Amino acid sequence: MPPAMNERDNDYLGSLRDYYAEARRIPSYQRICELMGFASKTAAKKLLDRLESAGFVERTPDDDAWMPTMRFFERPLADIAVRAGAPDMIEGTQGELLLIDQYLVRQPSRTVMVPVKGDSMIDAGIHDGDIVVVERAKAAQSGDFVVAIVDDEFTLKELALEKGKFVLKPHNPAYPVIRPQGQLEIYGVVTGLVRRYRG
Amino acid sequence: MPPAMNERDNDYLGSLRDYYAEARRIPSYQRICELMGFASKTAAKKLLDRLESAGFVERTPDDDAWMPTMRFFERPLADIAVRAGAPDMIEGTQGELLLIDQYLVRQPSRTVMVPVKGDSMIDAGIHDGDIVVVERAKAAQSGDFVVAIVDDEFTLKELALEKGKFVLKPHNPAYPVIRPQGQLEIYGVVTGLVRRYRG
DNA sequence: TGACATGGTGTACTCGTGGACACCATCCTA
DNA sequence: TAGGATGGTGTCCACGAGTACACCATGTCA
Repeated sequence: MPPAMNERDNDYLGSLRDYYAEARRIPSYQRICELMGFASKTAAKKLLDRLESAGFVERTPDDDAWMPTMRFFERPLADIAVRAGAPDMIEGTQGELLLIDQYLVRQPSRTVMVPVKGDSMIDAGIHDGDIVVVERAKAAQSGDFVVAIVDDEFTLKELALEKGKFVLKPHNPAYPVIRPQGQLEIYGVVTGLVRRYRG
Repeated sequence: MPPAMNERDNDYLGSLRDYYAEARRIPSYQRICELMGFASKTAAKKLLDRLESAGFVERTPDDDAWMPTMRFFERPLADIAVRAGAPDMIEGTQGELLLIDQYLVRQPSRTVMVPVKGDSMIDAGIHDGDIVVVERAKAAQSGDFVVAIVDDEFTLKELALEKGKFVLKPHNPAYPVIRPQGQLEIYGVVTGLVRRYRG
């Protein structure tokens, strides 16, 4: 992932970001020519090839088109770029309003957001009022955080193995381990979490 | 914007969302045929026309392609209160919806995402590797979590008052309170948090 | 100064894509 | 039970997209 990028390509990248913010796609070679002032589509292709090896774009899984990578949206903030240790930031501007969603949700059709009630997972940094991202029908492994259905209620716990049997382990010493009778009904696996501060 | 959508189109929409999560684009008519099992591209076009009038997709400004709308990214929000034996009702069209980015980001142009380094805020449920949502130029109050710049480095702490002066309080007994000399430089206020589990 | 890497031009070819049109099956309702 | 709205099929067409290739200008470095 060499960030080896010259000034010119950086400007091109900026134009691509602007276009993406409006159209949510990498423009066609022809559109790129218009945007950048190229006279030949080959220049556009070579540009994308360069951006690909720099890690800003990649081909879709079916190799049908270009798509942006996470890096496409990252940028250090200009006025502090000089400072040492400035981390890469993801600046959320208009068209990139979907970044968090894309970061968290892998299988939209199987994904449900579940609000967290109670503090039984407080030691795992999951608070009352947080919202967890749950992927249904995903094979749960020991160690995963899962949403299970116990006594007709949703409950969020860690799935753990105890003497060869699955149990639900809270992350709060005040709560007991749940040892289900018979079959344990898993609603889904927690794949992410969001929290909002200050109304 | 009539959400008037039948069950079938809802499934199609789900497939489109899954495809989009992988390829970051609306598939071509031909790909849609493969995904949905259509035999004719016209069916794909008509499907997108329907989804357009339902408000899930639209044309790009240059009319070159389809792009998803905000609605495309609404995720189902489980109603925890509904405990009784029908958790599958979430699958139904009805139920609450959540736009993750909209939930976390209120001022897109002033908001950046900053990855968390270290565990100085572990007792506040903010872990190494989490991503905090930071709103710049927001008036910070005592008690807010803030990203400050100390010794040319970014640091995430709670803003607190101590003897009438602002200090930066970690949420980890192993770290000391930071008492800045002179002016304290606040980069922004933490308004949200994002975490991902298990690659 | 000479050789090579790099970024851009121009041309030509092919296939995928979107779009139009006629037609068909099914469902719902009057 | 007739009729229309709806969702899907099959076919044809034109254009644009991506790609390959030969070539050129510029900058850089031994």
